[in-house]
Amino acid sequence: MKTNDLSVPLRNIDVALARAFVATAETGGMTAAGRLLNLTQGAVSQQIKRLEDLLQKELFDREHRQLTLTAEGERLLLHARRLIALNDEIWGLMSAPGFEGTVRLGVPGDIIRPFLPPILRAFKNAWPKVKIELNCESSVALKKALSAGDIDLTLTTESDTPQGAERLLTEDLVWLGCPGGRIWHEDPLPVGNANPSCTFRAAMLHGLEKQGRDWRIVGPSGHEVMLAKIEADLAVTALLQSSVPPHLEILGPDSGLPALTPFHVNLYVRTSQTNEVVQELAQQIRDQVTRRFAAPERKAG
Amino acid sequence: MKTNDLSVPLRNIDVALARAFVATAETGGMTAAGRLLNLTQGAVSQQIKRLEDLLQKELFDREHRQLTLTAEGERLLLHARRLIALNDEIWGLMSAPGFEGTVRLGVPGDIIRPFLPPILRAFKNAWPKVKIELNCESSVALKKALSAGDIDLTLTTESDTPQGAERLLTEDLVWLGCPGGRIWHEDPLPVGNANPSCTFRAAMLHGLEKQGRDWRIVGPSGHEVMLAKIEADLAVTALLQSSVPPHLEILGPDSGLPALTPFHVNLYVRTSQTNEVVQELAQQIRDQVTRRFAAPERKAG
DNA sequence: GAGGGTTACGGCACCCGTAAATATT
DNA sequence: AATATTTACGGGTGCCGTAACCCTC
Repeated sequence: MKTNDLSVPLRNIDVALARAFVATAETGGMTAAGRLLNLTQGAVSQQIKRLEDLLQKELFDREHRQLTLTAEGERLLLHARRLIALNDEIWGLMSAPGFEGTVRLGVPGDIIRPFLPPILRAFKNAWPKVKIELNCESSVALKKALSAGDIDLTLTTESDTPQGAERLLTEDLVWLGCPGGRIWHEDPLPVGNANPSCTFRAAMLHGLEKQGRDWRIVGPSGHEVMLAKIEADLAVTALLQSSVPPHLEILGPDSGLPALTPFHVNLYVRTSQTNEVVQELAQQIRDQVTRRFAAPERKAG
Repeated sequence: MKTNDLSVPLRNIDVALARAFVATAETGGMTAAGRLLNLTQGAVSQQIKRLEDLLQKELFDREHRQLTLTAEGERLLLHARRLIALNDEIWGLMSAPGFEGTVRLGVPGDIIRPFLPPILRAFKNAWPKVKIELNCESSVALKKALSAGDIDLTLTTESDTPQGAERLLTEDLVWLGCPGGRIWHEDPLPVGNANPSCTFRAAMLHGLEKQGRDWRIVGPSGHEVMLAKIEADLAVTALLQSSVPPHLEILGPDSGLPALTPFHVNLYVRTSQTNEVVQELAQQIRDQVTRRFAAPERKAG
């Protein structure tokens, strides 16, 4: 049984075909393209034809004697170059010797989970000779460390995305409590807070004050300790939606707690003296964070 | 004559192979992968093998009965997904009906050349039904227009890259005169200036004042008029290196003119209500600007 | 022995080069 | 005539499914 053209009609663009196409478009002729690619001009002609009826689109206008790109052709040209570039980049990565060295990464403690473990695991497996130093502090401290040159790149949680930052994700800050707990009815509200410079602290207290609600700080303590206190119904706190541990509960508006402003997960990469390993890790963080938490779920063709 | 493996050994990654590989890695087995891809598990096995000796790297450890990614395999996995995603994105673009609508683009007059004409030409050809409105003002005015919602995206020339901007390019600001001219020895220096709010104006005057040199403004007038005055040896001015017209001359340090700070070409895209056409144009500007003026040439090793 | 991977085999389709046909200047 | 693309043909290779073989649990 041939499973040729099922519901999904094999939508794969052959990079060789893309090369022939780009070469033809750039040189303006198939003969010249063939010369570039070490192919007969007849072969190039066939490749273009194959590409055309793969996409079911005319790519060139063959009027007169001049090959002119059609609209679809121009459209493809603009993107085919990227495909080829990516192909070559991957090829380069795969044939180069593995990176070595050290990358110093900063992450605020409250978003290590669930973002980082899978990323770091994969990166570690992919580049076993690269040592990753993980610095875990508050967002402000991390930004200082970055500009001081103590780390190479860092994630932060901030209410904006300042100059030099790259926004990866925007998420709601949500109140967090113990399932079945009652502590959030207490007045003053016991607010667990890992760190005085925690970025979320200001947001929480600002919300509470605007509401006229009394509060008291529980802590400061480490992130894990704070989570334990919440689990024990000794306090509430706020976290990004996706970093809420499964055994804790998100407190909606009916809990009487004030709405909180959304926060951003930003990425900073050191601009000077940055090497390929740093760029590679940054790329992975970008990819994986957006893949896992932005994209709903991609059907696998 | 077969030109099989010449100096360039056909470094094309078959997207179908990449699909098989990713599916295998994600499902943890070739049987399950085959089920996803509508392939025999034998076929999947062959595809993995083909990919392995295409890259000349083992991708899986076949110990025990479990397939585990090798370092190279993990490395490939991280990037193969991007390749597939790009392939599918292109396929989507090519099979979708062409975009329609209007894009309002802002550009400071002094960098229209040589950046924009080829980009706009290509974009116009690729999406003939899209109307491009080109707004040509100073960088500050353009930023205002963007936040007022009067334009959808804009290029600027600035000495920094503020929040919300994306830096495409950094280039030296250079003094510009007429070949064989003598006007730059005149005191006070006649400085051609297209527009009082021109971003370069401050840089030029600041440089001159630091040097203690006297100056007078010639203009303001339109960009073309100013270039004509320079060509007539009536004034000098400063432009980004790559927008210097071929018939004018760059004045080096031996001209006695002060050094100037480098400038950035930044891109701003409206964040709200932005549609696919705007994103597509932004993507093209990014690609083409960096392609033509930044990347020297990538060694394909 | 059941489940999963590898390998051999047969057939079909793909894809190149050669070369003839076609078209444009 | 000359240059450039298309097309027909032949041969080699690629790649699938089938199925046998192998290994581990």
